[in-house]
Amino acid sequence: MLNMGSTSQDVSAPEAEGPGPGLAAADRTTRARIRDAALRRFAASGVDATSVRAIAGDAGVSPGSVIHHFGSKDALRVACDEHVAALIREQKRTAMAAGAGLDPLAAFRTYEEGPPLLAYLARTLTDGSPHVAELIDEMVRDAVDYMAQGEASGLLQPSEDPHGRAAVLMLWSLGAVVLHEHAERLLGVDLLGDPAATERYSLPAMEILGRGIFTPEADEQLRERVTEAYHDETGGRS
Amino acid sequence: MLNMGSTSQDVSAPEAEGPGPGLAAADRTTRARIRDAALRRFAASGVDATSVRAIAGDAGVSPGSVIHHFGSKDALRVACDEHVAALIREQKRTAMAAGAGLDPLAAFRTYEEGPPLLAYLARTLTDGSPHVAELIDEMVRDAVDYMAQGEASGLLQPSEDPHGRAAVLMLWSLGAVVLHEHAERLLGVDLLGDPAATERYSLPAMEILGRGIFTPEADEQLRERVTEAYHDETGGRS
DNA sequence: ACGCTCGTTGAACGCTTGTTTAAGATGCTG
DNA sequence: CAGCATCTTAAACAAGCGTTCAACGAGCGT
Repeated sequence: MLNMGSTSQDVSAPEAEGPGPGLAAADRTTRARIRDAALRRFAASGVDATSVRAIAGDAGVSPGSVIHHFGSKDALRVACDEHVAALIREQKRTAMAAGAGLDPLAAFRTYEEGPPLLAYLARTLTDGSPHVAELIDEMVRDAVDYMAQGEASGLLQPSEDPHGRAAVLMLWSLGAVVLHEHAERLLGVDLLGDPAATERYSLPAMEILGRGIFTPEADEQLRERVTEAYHDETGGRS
Repeated sequence: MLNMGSTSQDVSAPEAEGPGPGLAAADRTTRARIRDAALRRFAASGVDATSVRAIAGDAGVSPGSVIHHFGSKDALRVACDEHVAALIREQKRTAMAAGAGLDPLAAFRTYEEGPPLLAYLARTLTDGSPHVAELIDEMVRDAVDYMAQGEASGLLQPSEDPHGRAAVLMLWSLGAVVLHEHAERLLGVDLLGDPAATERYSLPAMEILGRGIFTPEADEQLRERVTEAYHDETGGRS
């Protein structure tokens, strides 16, 4: 393991700026190798079930070296969170510059510069990382803006609650990714993998998002009943 | 701790058949108390992060007693899976007998005989329990049947892929529950709690499921483009 | 060549984990 | 009462955990 630069311990990130993606091969900085190994292990088995020794083994270093570079396992986890968040933000920026997608789902389809990224997100969405939460909030804000544009251009219907609609769609999309194991069993689709091979998921999803599932008459009845139930304070169903 | 029955170690379950719910208070069989304590701990902190000693402490017994009753921590986890699955099946049966709901979401709204049940489900949906997987499959099958009835009665639109539609709706509903933490932050709604106080989630959801999000013209264009892209084998977008 | 810093390591520490074990309590049965 | 089965516990066990530490080697400015 040679020292391949002037300073290889730099907390700020001058490393993920090359043309290639941030999750390359086996060389790179020791620190980056450890982080990438941790990313994959965390994504595959969860943070608690992953030992520092396993990460060190994958990265080809000693357990002490992992601690030396990140201070603690928890700090390593935070570094992974920040790195994934930064990578996704970058990806989102380039995807946005390349041209708009079709729906909020399309935004996620571009998140596959490698399965580990989505897999890590699917894991950490459920164990409460502040950085991931901030990232989700940001994505919802962007979705609101983006859907307002779609509404203005006649692509999307207007909504009584634009923020609520964007948030629910985001929850559904992310939720499906988190439950990718069940999606694979139920639909035979790998939501973490190739976005071109997800039609068994995206076709039903687009059918629902296209016309809804209720008949227009049932929708109207439902809407009346719900609004009156929520506005009537004396008693919904007890 | 007195012995409060003839036999208090019975693997088959003659305990969850009373009129009251299965998650009662502090007395009951020692075995049941341990299982319920484990259920709450597992739901709150995850299985890996929960120690046998913590469960024993909550149940008011020694760690050895936990192992004596269940054999191992993993077997205790399986027992929790089976118990939750049985409880949800029972709840589903009674809800189905009481009268049909409005949509697949409504089926979940009835799953709150106490937050721990849904919380446990939200946890274990992501760490691959075979029993939970079987339960989900079963719920999707029921949803297909139920939605076929809705379709026949003019409530729901027909679908090109009834199983796919039901599965996607199930993934979305369960996914939102799994991401309840983000739902709370984004929408101010507790999806694990009182089903009467979830309008900030269910109103946007019903708006989407009612009319969809795309305008009819955009939907038609989208449908054409997608089907031709998937049917054209020479090359989707490269 | 010196001193200095830094990356790296293997060994060890303290702690928690799940589980085992031997012993004691309790109630039922003969 | 004796015998038995069951429940329960405190104590101990081995294993694995995250982390610390002292030592070593390499690069580098002076």
